[in-house]
Order: sequence, then C-alpha cells, then structure tokens
Amino acid sequence: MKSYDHKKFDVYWQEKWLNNRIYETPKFPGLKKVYVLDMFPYPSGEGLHVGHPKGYIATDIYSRFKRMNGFDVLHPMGWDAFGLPAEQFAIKNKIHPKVAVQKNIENFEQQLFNIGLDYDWSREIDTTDPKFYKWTQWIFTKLYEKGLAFESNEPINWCPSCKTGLANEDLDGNRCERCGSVVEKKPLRQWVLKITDYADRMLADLDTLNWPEGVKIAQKNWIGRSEGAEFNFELIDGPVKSVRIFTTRADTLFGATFVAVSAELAQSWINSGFKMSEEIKKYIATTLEEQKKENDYSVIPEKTGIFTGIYAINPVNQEKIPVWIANYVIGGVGTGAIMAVPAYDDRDKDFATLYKLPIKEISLDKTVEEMISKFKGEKVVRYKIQDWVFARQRYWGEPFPVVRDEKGKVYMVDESELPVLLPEVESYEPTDNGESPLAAITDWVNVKGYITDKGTFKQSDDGKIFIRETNTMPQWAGSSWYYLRFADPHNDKALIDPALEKAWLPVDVYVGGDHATRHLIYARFWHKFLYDIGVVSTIEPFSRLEFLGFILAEDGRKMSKRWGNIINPDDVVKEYGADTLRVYEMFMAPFEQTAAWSTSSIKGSDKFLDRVYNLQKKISTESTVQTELHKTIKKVTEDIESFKFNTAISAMMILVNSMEAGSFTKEDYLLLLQILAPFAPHLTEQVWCELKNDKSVHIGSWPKFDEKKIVEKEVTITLQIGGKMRGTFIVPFQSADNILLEESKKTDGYKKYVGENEPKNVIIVPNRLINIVI
RNA sequence: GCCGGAGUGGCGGAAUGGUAGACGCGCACGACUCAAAAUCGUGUAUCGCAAGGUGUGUGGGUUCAACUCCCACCUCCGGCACCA
Repeated sequence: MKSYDHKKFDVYWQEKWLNNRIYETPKFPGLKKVYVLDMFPYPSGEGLHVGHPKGYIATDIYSRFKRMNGFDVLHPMGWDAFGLPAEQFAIKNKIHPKVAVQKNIENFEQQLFNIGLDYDWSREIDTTDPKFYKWTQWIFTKLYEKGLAFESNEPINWCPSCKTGLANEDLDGNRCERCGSVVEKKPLRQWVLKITDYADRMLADLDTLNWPEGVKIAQKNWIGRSEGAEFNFELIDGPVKSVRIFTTRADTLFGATFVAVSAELAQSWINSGFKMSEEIKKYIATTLEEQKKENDYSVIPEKTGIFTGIYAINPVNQEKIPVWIANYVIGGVGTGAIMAVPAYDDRDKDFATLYKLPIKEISLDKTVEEMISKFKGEKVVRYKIQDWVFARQRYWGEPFPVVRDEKGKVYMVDESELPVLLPEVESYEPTDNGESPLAAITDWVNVKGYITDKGTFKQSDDGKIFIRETNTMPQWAGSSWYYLRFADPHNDKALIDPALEKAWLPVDVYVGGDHATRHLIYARFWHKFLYDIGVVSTIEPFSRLEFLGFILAEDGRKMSKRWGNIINPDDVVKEYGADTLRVYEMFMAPFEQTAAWSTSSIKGSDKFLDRVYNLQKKISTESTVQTELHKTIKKVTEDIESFKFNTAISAMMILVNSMEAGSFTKEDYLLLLQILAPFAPHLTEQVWCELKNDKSVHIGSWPKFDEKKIVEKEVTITLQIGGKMRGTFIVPFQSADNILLEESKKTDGYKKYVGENEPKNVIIVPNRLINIVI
C-alpha cells in the first residue's frame, strides 16, 4: 500500500487539466515551437495493451519538458482507421466498419486519457472522416495532373486470401505481410504512383535527416540505386534482332562466355510466334512455376538452365556465344537478360561449371566508362524500388476521385465536388475476380455529369453517364500526409493554410515503431511531391526520428490474445496509478530496446514514487544535497532531450536516496518535483499545488542547474599502481599534480606496492586518477 | 550470402579510454509484528578463511590504463536477398 491514493489523484487532475485546457495548442506558435508526433495507431477492437502507450508516454514526457522550457508544443493524436481488420470484422459481424471504428476510437481515447497524456484533443483526426479523406483524394488528383498517377495492366502481386492487389512494400518475402499467403502474379488494371521519379531525391535527402543510421541504410537499400549500362547483343537466327542486357560491370565484357535470359523473356519470344522445341517449352513452364512458388530464402535454389540453340554476338569482340535460359535470371529485374562472365561473377561461374561452359580470364584494362563509350553502351541507372501499386480491390478505403466516359477515358472529379463519399454497401465481401465490392453498387458506379473546361468531372442530372472507379486506396494513403493536417485540422478550404504550415512544420520529433521501408518511404515521397506543388515549404516531413522498442509479455513472447499474455494498461493504472505505469515503462530498458514486462519489477517504480511523496514530511532548513540535486537537474535535462529516459529516472532515484539519508529544504524538494513532473504528472501536480499553492507544475518553468553547485568540494582519487586499482584517497577539488602524488604516497597501497622504489612514470587524470608505473 | 544492431551478475540494465556491475528487480539475513503483508536496515559477480587472484561472447593487438579503440572469429536479433 502506498501512502497516497493514486486513483484520486489521477482522476482529479485528468479532469482538471481537461477543463482548464492547459494542453491546448495555440493556433500559431510563439518564438519557440516544437512539433512532437507519435505514429498514429490503428484503432483495433482489442484495445491497447501496455506496449502501445510506451511511445506515447515518451512523447508526452518530451512535450511536457519542452512546454516547461517555454516552447509552444504541438502534440496531437489521431486514428489511422481505414484498413483490413475493420473490414474483416464487418464481414464477420455484419456491422458497418464505420460503426466498429467509432466504438474502438472511443475506447482508445479513454485508455489514453487514463494515462494522463497531454494531447490536444481538439485537433484529433481520423483518416476515415470524409473531411479528412477529401484531401487524400485531392492529393491524388494533383498526382494525376502531374503525371505521377497512371493506370497499368502489368501483372502485380495478388493475395488470393485477402483478394486484393498489393505493393512490393506489403510483402514479406513472397508472402502477404498481413495473412502470410503466398502471393501470385496477376495481371490487373491498377492505379500506380510513380515513386521512382523521386528515388534520387529520397536517396540524397537522407543525409539531411537526424534519423537512426539503420533506418537510413534500410531505405537506401530499399531504393536500391545501381548505376550500370545496357548493351545490345545481336542474335543469329533469333526471335528478335538483338537482346539487351544490363550490367554494372561493363569492364568485364571481354570475359562474357554466354548470354543468359529469364524464362519470362523466353516465354515472350514464344508468345510472339518464335518456335522452340518441346523440351525448351517444358523447361520454361516448370521454371516459371518454380519461381512463383514459395522461396525459402535461407537456401539458394539450385541453378538450372537450357540452351536455346540461338547464338549472340558480343559487341566488343564479335565473338559468337550461346544464349541460355537460366533460372537465376529473373524477369522484371534489369532487362531480364545478362551477359555471363564466369571469371568475375560467382553465379555465372556456378552455372558455367554445371553446364561445362567456358570460363575466360581477361585483363581488365578498360574502365566501365571507356567500355560504354567505345562499344555503344547506354548508361542506365536502375532502382530496386518499384512504382507504388496504389489500388486495392476492397471496400474499406478511400474511394478514388475518378470517373470514366463510355470510351474509357479517365477524368478526375472536380475539386469542388470532393470528397467522393464511400457509399453504403450490402456486402463488404471482396471478390475473386479482382472487382471491388463497390462495383456491385450500380447507382453509385453510374453517375451523370459533364466535363468542365478544366477537364474535370462535375455531377449533373441532365449530363451523360460516367462510370466511377471502384477500387479504393491502400491503407498507407492517409498516413502518408496526416501529420500536415494536425497543424490546421478544421480547414475545409485547403489541405493546410500556408502560414500554419510554415509555423508548425516540419515534425521536429517523430516517434514510433519500425516502418523503415513503408510508411516512412511513402510519407517522404508525398511530402516531396507536396513540396513541388507548393503545399509545404520543407523538403522532408520528419526532422528527427526516434524508434521505440516493443514491450514483450512476461514470457518473452509478443503480447497476443492467442497466448493469453496480454497486460491491459487499464488494470495497471487501477492497481498502481498512471504515474507508476509511466515511470516503469520508461525505466524498464533503454527506450529503443525491446524488453519484457515484469509484474514484480514495476513495484520498484511504484515504491520510488511513494518515497518521493513521503519525502515532503522530511523537509528541513538544512540542505546536504545541493551538489547532487544540481547534478541531477543537469542529467535529467540532457537525458530527456536525448530520449534516455531510463537513466534520467535512475538519476532521480539516486537523488531521492540521498535526500532520504541527508537533509533538504522545501526549495530542493520543489525542484525535484519539477524535474519529475513530465514523468509522473499527477503526483507531482498534487504535491506541488499543495505545497506551493500554485496553479500547475506543468506550466511552470524548467529548473536551471547551477554550474557552481555541481562542482564538488572534494573528490575521490583512484590510485592505480601499474594499471591496477590499489586504493582510493580524498583530496580537495582541483588539487595540483604534486599534491596528488604526495597524497598517494601516504596510502597503504603505495607503501605496499611501490615502497621505496622510484616510479618509472606517473600518469595523472585531474580529479580522477593517479597511475604509478613501476 | 549482403547490410544493420547487440553480446556485461540470478534478471532488466549503468559506465566522456580512467574504481566494471550505478539504479531497479529478485534473493538472504535482521528490525517492526502474536503472525503475515507492507515498510525500514544490512548484504548480494566469482574463487579464496585471508592476503590476493579472476572476470564485460572468443582469440590477438594498441595503451600507463580497454566493456569502450583496432584486427580476426563465434553466437543471437532485425532487414534485404540468385538485383546481374
């Protein structure tokens, strides 16, 4: 049992803060602004477990800290509420996703509120709100205008279980990231966004970001820029005049001993009428089938191939070399054809060894550049990143603001008629044929109207019939720009007012889990596009990124219904109070590190807060803790700024230990309350207001540490002899070297290990250490 | 295979190249109590009665001094993957 009733404090202050609007952000910031943002959650039906609020607690501490330091803080919260789970819930229970989502949001709000988070709820947003997705649709129309959104019929990844097309980023290997089904390649009419146009800028601007190095590297690899060249190899009696190969090693062209093409390319030759033997056809078919199948990436598949009977001419020496079909050459990568140089490429070497093809060593005396210019190569930059497959054949997403006329010509819906509302349907079931459930609603799909002078579509009852686009946008659409909306959440004339954009953006600190190669790629892409059309004034959306480590269950597994190991923050708040939950989650491990929950360890944080509360009974007029107090203020200030919450708390624990053992004044105690306030807002507010008769600790100013007080009067010097620790002694701060040496001679350690011998060398680190070398 | 990150007590973890294990949990003993819980106090890397020795994944190196820097390797976690 604690000495105070945390339930009373929690509820009292949470309501009071709400009523006094102490966390409401001004429309425009003053001199100092900071925009602190959490990756907004998907409001699932299961509610929060204790892992979810970890990041929110951190941003809460950070924004309270900044507010106390005189900043105007934008710290908002919203809901990323489109997506498959709500839809699947709807299908199962025949409840409209909107209804389920609303209920879940209310539950989430209450759970977050109970933790005492300082969000400005007047700025709450929801991606499924038509007032919000109006602007998601608007961005799409702008992308289309600039030629960055286009339709394609290329085969795309199709998840047979989710019954929708997917982007490369939605895959885990060759499985659907959501459900784990192996995806198929399926030709499907698709909306695609030209993210590749921004690849170079996204790569270059990574350097400007204060992000964890690992994320930057992951993005760099995902974008996967490679510089190389393409060369034409003429074919003798082939299906086409020449085959085009891509290489990053043009300098090895003289060592090419065969050409290898993908089964896909060979199939296209057959499709266009070229005759090949049954054996070859069979090989192509089985290879294509194999490549579709599940890959175990830990094992490199065995290489197979077949000779086509065709020969190619190496453009650098007119040598006649055979053309093979090989399973290690993959359609869709590069040109789908390579020149094989077994002497300088391990894969080519394996293949050549297997099929007894020649391996030719050469002298590499020409540079890549020389080879390109001399042998009519073409310099080519390739990216691993693919254009963003942007349409989903599902119900619960943003409708496209797109119609077609009877000839199939595409028009964007006029801006004045946005948003295109997501209609009610009877069945949310997806279909097998790649049609969205929306396609079944004929009186929505067929819409009368006309084309304006600007070339956009407007509705009119006496107009011609147009057909609406029935796909919806992917889950990542809303989250690609939502952070902009918080600065101007109720604007219905523009996505964001330019003055507010300049005032608040960019996000100064962005906190969340690992979305290195999806959300953080997509949002950067859209932000750069919005920069190009003048909506935003910064080239990057998130200046600083802090990753959070997840909280595992006590058994070391992920918290999940399936394992029955979920810990609900509501229960923890009830038993220990919001402050204890907050302090414990920040103390349990370094912020960015994954750690397991411990029901016994949390008691330590609870005890700590109780001791802080009880300290007020010990207030005296003498202080023995000045140095330590000011050291702690310094440490906590620095640690919050760098997200080292665990060591900040540890420093405060050390201070409290000293305060218990020694004596301290009321002023000392109030300073402790102030630096603890961001971590434990309820308890500190209660005691602060009682003792000081002040309005709120949270709008007061952050304590400044006194540099003079941090300086110790006496320091403990470590005595080393020959590098080994042989004792300690105490001297006044900043004692001269000769004093240190004299003092060290008085120690037992010196007498024992040095005695009358003359030291070879003496190394002195002022205020710290003396090392006598013998 | 490539690219990241990490290996420290029974556990979570702390250490600008300068007393390794701060702080917390757990455990042991003691105080309070009829008793228990809570609370408080003391102890808690390891070998040794002690003096002292050994210890931060392994093996080398640099240095007066290495968890920290360099080289080689092992293990675990994450990402990418026959990308030409």
